[in-house]
Amino acid sequence: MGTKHQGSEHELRALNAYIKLRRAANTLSALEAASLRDDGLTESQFGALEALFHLGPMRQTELASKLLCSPANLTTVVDNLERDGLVERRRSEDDRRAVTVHLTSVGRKLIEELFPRHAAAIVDWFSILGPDEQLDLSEALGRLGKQETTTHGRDRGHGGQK
Amino acid sequence: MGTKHQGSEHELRALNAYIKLRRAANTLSALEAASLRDDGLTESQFGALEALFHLGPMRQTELASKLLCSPANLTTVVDNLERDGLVERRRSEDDRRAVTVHLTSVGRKLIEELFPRHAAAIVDWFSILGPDEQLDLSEALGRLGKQETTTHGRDRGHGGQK
DNA sequence: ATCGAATATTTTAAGTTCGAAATATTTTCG
DNA sequence: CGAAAATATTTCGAACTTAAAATATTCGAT
Repeated sequence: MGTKHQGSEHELRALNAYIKLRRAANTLSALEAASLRDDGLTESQFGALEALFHLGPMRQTELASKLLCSPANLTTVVDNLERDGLVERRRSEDDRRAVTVHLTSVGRKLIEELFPRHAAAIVDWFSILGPDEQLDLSEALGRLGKQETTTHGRDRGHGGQK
Repeated sequence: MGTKHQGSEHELRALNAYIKLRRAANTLSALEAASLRDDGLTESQFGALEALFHLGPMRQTELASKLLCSPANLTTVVDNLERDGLVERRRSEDDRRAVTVHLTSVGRKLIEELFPRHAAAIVDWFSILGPDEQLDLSEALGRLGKQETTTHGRDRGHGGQK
């Protein structure tokens, strides 16, 4: 370790924050996936149902962009939700290229039941941090997340997009 | 709790932090994946090469636990790395159930070249936060990430595990 | 010594994800 | 109008992921 300095203090600080960020996100994701598995949903499926529930019926393109996933991917997710009778595709009347995705009554009932449980789990998970810590965290993560994503970006982000 | 309160202040604070966390992690992941794609690697492959580079040859089980992925999954990742000539499997002499994964010289050269670029990108990405903000972030995320993961957990976490 | 439990890895089946190419349908504009 | 560009979705090929079952090997307790 003569002089090379594989990690300056400056560098280690960022790399450490990076790892913590990835691990926290993965832990959260694993917890969610496990909880949803019992209900027969994947994270993506839950995210789609939740968006439709809170924002109403929308086109696949629109839904894909809310969920930060590719349109190709959303086709699969909607395929599976439709197969399970939770959503319904309706050809758009004004633009027949497009398809609008609607919750079925079964789908609505399911997400109505699941969402509060999900929210409660998140609140619980974050309760290890105090209110001010949560705010500071949001602020910092918000600035980080806002940086340009040249590419597409993927996300299963749910939660109240107020 | 008072009455219905779909979103108490308390609840919104946590849900907001949750979304920010997911988005930040996804943005980061997308940036990385895009950069690695140009080099013909996936995030998982990069993570495996990096662990082998910094920690030396190891068993698949060990590697899987470093990368927080399932052993079954690691089989696939190593299959592909081996096919591309970046790693080599060697049957363990002391325990012939096990396999030790080694970097080939090609693999070593590749990760030697890629890692500094990757680290620099991370440092750059985090430079939107000041040193103290980075430390606070790490601290908070560390506490969050430490909470029990009953299930397996998945991660592509790379980055200098010093 | 040997039988059964534990461990390391692989296989299998199902599902998510992406990018790129293909299809269908507007929309634009010459 | 009609061809070209843009848009919405789907299809295709490849990689990753997991859980569960299958193999191979070692370890442990009788």
